[in-house]
Amino acid sequence: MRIATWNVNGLRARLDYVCLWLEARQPDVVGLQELKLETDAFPHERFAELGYVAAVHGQKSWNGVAVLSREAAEVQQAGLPRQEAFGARLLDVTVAGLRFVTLYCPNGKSVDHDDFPQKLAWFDALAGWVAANIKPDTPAVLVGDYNIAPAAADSWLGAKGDGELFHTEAERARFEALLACGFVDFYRTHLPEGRDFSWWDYRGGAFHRGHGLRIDLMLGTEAVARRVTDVVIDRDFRKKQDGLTASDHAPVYADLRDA
DNA sequence: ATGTCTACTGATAGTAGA
Repeated sequence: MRIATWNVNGLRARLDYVCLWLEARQPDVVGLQELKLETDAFPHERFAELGYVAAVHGQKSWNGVAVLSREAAEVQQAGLPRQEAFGARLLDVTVAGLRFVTLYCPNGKSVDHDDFPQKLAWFDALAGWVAANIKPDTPAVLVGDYNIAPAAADSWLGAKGDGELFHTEAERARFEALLACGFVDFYRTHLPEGRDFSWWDYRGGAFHRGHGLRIDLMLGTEAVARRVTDVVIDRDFRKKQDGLTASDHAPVYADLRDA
């Protein structure tokens, strides 16, 4: 079984591109982020043609998350409780024998912006919610755009990035707190020395210069982690395809052997 | 260190957000 996460940066603008990727990689369950459309505007028909059904938590203009799957998922929770004002950023479903949570974590804008402490508070709320709702001895994954580079190796800046947005001790402490709820980072566990990134700014030729971050992550409990046979950051799908513009994030997927 | 992309607007170019 192949599970994936992808911040698509606007599903209306990305629909043809997303379909190209689904046909190429044939994932079974996909967490999508940054739909930038309302729940009612989700293009279910187009995904149905490819054999997918979707659970959707959208909103106008910004944010928005969804889960695509082969068999219908059962929604457990849409929206992080008490953090709804920060946008549609969490969708929790059960599907394919997994608790599958897709997350679009706040960006924070800059370390001195009002959004930054709110970002930290959002992560505190997330860790509290995970601890209360997901038992660490069950098969569960938390996938999405975390907007945190967990360690120096996850940034093109390396340790020189320490203290910048995505690289602060405060953000990394929140990430560690999430792991402490009973999760591991599939990519880092599978590739301890890996230096792949998942996001590159559209500006300044960042992709071609290698100026990226690994902020799109798949976390899972041990019950899932021990099934992981491969983890891929699908860098080719950060490039233009058939003249179609890519998201600024690459898709990330993991292959699991049968339970 | 900023050369892009997306979505919105009493829209039809300009702004905000990432």
